[in-house]
Amino acid sequence: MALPNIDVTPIGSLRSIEEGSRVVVRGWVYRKRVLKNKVFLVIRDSSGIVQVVFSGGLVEEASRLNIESAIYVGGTVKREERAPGGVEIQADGILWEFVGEHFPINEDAAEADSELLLDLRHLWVRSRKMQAVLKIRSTIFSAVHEYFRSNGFYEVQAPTFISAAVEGGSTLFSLDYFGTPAYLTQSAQFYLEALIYSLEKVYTIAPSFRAERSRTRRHLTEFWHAEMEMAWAGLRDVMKVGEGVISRAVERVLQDNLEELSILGRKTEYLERIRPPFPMVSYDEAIDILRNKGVQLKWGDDIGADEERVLTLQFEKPIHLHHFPEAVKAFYHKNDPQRPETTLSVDVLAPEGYGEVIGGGERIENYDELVNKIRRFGLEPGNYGWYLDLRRFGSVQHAGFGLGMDRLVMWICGLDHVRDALPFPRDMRRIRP
RNA sequence: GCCGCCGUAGCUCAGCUUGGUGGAGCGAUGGGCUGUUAACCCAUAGGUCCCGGGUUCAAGUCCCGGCGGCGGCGCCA
Repeated sequence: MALPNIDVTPIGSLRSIEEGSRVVVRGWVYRKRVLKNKVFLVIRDSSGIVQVVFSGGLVEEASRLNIESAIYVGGTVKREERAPGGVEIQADGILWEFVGEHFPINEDAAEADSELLLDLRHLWVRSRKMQAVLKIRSTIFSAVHEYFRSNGFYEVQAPTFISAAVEGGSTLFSLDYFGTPAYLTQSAQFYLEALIYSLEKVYTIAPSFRAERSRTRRHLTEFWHAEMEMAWAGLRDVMKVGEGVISRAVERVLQDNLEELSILGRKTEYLERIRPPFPMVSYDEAIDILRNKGVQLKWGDDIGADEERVLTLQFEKPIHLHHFPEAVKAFYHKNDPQRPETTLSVDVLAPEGYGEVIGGGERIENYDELVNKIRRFGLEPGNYGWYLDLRRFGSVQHAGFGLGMDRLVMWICGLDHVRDALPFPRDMRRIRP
């Protein structure tokens, strides 16, 4: 049946509409309460929810509408203390309807954070919780683009099919590319390094793929990666852009999504203090802090998830953890000339135990230094042909980072698991829906 | 790769320690209810207790094996 050709009022704007006005709203049945002579349907659209009261001759038709049925309904706006949100609609007619089958997700399942919600993700995205996360995610993506573009970065695109690894080779998804082996990209970094010699400051937001058999709340096999690279730049510049982009995202969410944060139960005071500058903590200092907290660590050990948690709980803001030892960072990180056993590297760790959201630093711009380090890491320089080539033609000091967009959303929303930060997560054991 | 945990109604789970005729809430169906807020009240239907083997007079419960799932670590964003 064709949709009614009529103006509709977004539910979210009803609060500002004069009492007594006649409106038509459309949406899906979110709650249903049937009494003898009245039916209360709470209708949901993308902008909010409103209670619609059906009485008299409309009771029978309204009571046939199951949860998640779709409806156009006309009625009169009324201020009503007893209604959720303080406004309701006294229905005078159902203009259009689609009576759905019984919706398979009930309150029990929704409370439980169950596997069912992942199996039925195509339906669960309708929930108020997912709706709130997706709105905040949209704000965050917008803010990240906005930050880069307003700071002189060009947006670029790198290929998804690639022929070689950025780092090792074990975490690549392989595929058959017309008879030759190929892989899905795990980072656009090398391509961005090439592009800085054209555009100087570049960024991209794109999926990266990691075939890691990870079973943690922070890992996906397909994740949205915001990466940037800058010519003529060093470690301090990476930190500045990192804290800038994160702060902008938080600021925009606080500006645009207070209602969504409240739906998620996310307290804003954790977010309100997120402003530059972020504390800088060197690897050496981190080891000291952790030892004072009773964590047994020796210099050179990597700082794992448990250590990150202890460390970040000491701070209210994200921290720049910098100068990691050579062995715990990938080969392309530049060693600090002042202290060659360390690298000009930085991770940004989100507070409240959330941990790493950014990894980056200064890259090696010298050809021989890069070849030597590739060999020192037991890798084959021949596999890095065009990447090494970049060091032969006007090579300059440069630096960049990768930001896990899904992790950023997870932290800002206060979620328990990164897979709830995007609509259709991919992990080791899940490729549908 | 390593370490834990779980599998019982459509869904979420209790029952297992100490073996003795399968339970609750939600959902569904039917009925009731003068304004509900995850409405409420009454009733009804709904089961291969993951699979296979073993112990036992008797196994959802104990033992062995298998399958499936979950969480954490490592790895990273």
